Amino acid sequence: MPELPEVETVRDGLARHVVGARVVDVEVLRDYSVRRHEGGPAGFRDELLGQRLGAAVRRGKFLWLPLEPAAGSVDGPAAALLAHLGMSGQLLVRSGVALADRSPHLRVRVVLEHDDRTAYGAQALDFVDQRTFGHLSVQDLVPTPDGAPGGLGSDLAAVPAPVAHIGRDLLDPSLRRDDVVDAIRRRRTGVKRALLDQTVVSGVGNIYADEALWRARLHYARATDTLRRPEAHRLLDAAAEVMTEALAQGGTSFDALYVNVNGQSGYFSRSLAVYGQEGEPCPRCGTLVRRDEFMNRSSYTCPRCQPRPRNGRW
DNA sequence: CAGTAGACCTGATCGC
DNA sequence: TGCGATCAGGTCTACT
Repeated sequence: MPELPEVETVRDGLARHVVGARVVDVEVLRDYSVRRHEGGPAGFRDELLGQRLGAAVRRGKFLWLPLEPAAGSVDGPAAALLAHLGMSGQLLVRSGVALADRSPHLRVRVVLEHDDRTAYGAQALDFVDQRTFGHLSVQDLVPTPDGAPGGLGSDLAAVPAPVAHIGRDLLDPSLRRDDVVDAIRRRRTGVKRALLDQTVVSGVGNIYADEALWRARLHYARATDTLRRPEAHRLLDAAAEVMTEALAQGGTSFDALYVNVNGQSGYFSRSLAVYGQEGEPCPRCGTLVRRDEFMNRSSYTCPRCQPRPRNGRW
């Protein structure tokens, strides 16, 4: 569910509210939500207890908090608390009376304490996830191949191991757009598939893929190996632009399922041109937006601005 | 190797 | 009211 702008909104909230805090308790209410942690729920808890959260970092839709071991503890390799929100995950920061709020879909609660207890008091980082496609785990950090920072929010040239295969995203200053253009044009598939492939470029999901394609006037089934360089650049520019605009509005949410760390929804859904707009007029030409089944999900296009390519193989 | 369908979950909504 | 089918913003794995 959450794509880059939504995850970045959450990262920013974590950077403001929980960075610097120390883990004093961990409650795993649903084992499946920590399935990616090697040592299971008990190991997950053990590895977090006493650790300090050092930063809030994001690459694409992956989010992590590097751990600073407590003074005097025996430290292994550098590690981080890794989160992926999947389709319905939320990270909510609760403190004071709100600590009593327990969502029915609360899967993991990480209880935190700040050094300056007079200012913060007890605090919890709640992982709430209806569909449970999201997950939390503690992961070793591995070096990035290019030596550049692993993601937005840190200058560490390292990423959690499960993020090593994820490409940089369009808000990453170290991303080289020319390389992404080449990678897209080298593939033999439809352009939307390439845009959604997180190893090519990360952070783009179904909403922003459709919005970017509409802005770039490209059909989702356009074969990548027929794309001209300027067309591919136009697409990446459009994707970066639409995600930046969405971020400025706190992200896209259709309901209370996607919220920031304070439980508030973003407003970008009002600005969507085609996604979810079947039967509504295209904001550019007035032609009615159509919905197609594609990759077992939906794709929305303006049939006039984005005509299906005649030689499209999909 | 690259590309693609299916699996993994829960809940809301719609038509009968 | 109940039941089944369908839909939802993602990613990993196991095929071809």
